[in-house]
Amino acid sequence: MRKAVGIFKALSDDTRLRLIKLLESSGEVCVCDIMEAMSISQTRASRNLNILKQAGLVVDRRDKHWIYYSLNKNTAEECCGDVLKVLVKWLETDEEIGNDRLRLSKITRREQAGRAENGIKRQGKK
Amino acid sequence: MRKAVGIFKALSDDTRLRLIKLLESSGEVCVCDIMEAMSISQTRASRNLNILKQAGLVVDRRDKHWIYYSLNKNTAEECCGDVLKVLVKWLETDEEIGNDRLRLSKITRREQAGRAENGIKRQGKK
DNA sequence: TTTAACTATGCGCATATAAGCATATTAACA
DNA sequence: TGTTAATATGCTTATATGCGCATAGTTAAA
Repeated sequence: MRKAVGIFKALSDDTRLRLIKLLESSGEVCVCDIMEAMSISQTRASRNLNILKQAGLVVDRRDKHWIYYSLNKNTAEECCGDVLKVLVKWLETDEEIGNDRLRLSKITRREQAGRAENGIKRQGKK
Repeated sequence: MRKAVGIFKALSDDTRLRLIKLLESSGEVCVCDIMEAMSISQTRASRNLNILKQAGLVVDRRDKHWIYYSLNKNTAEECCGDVLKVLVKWLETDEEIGNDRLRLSKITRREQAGRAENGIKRQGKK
């Protein structure tokens, strides 16, 4: 029961539902792209991602400077899979979440085109 | 999304998960029997049942003195049904919840046998 | 080795939540 | 009509949560 409560707590916040849905639709995303796509602060992104991680809903992986987060697809965590399915279904048509995804895709395209040329200060991922 | 957050908030408390599971396994139950089965205060039972009701997860019905609560089986509320299924599956083997159910069945049997004869002060349901 | 980019975290504040006590409300019965 | 049982609710206190600011840790590049 304690675990069930923990998972529901993790999901009872709209920032975190947006995070889940963004990861569900876009696969692996690093924190800085998440911040930009969702227009949230670095603290807010990092803290909420960590809460989802503690609940077992997402996993992270470091690659150089970046920490990439993604949904936990580990089927051993059966209960997480169950609730994620429900959640994804509920949020299929949510407008705000659609906007997050759209912004993320723009960021991704820009990164592929190369950051330096666009005058973006932070490092490109090469 | 707001609704999804509300449902998860409603479920992110162990008292309320116990309530849900008790109602799921035992059908309609009045507040006083819930209090006794779960050994919780009247305030705590009433407040948490109301939170579940606001989220659309349970419904209530008055009969004389008593308010009977039960799970909301209204299939129009599709999302509630989805998450309740998940929850019930998770909590199938929870020990504390098993105890609640057991105590409730004892109470029910005693009520059927008649309260007055057993020296129980509160009214029997006849 | 210094610097810069990315991410995490300690601290503090504002707000939200849980639950007890006392009391209000509702329904039935004497 | 007054009383009692069942339930809901206003007020209060303790605890939890969300998040900003500042800073620390980590990695790579200069």
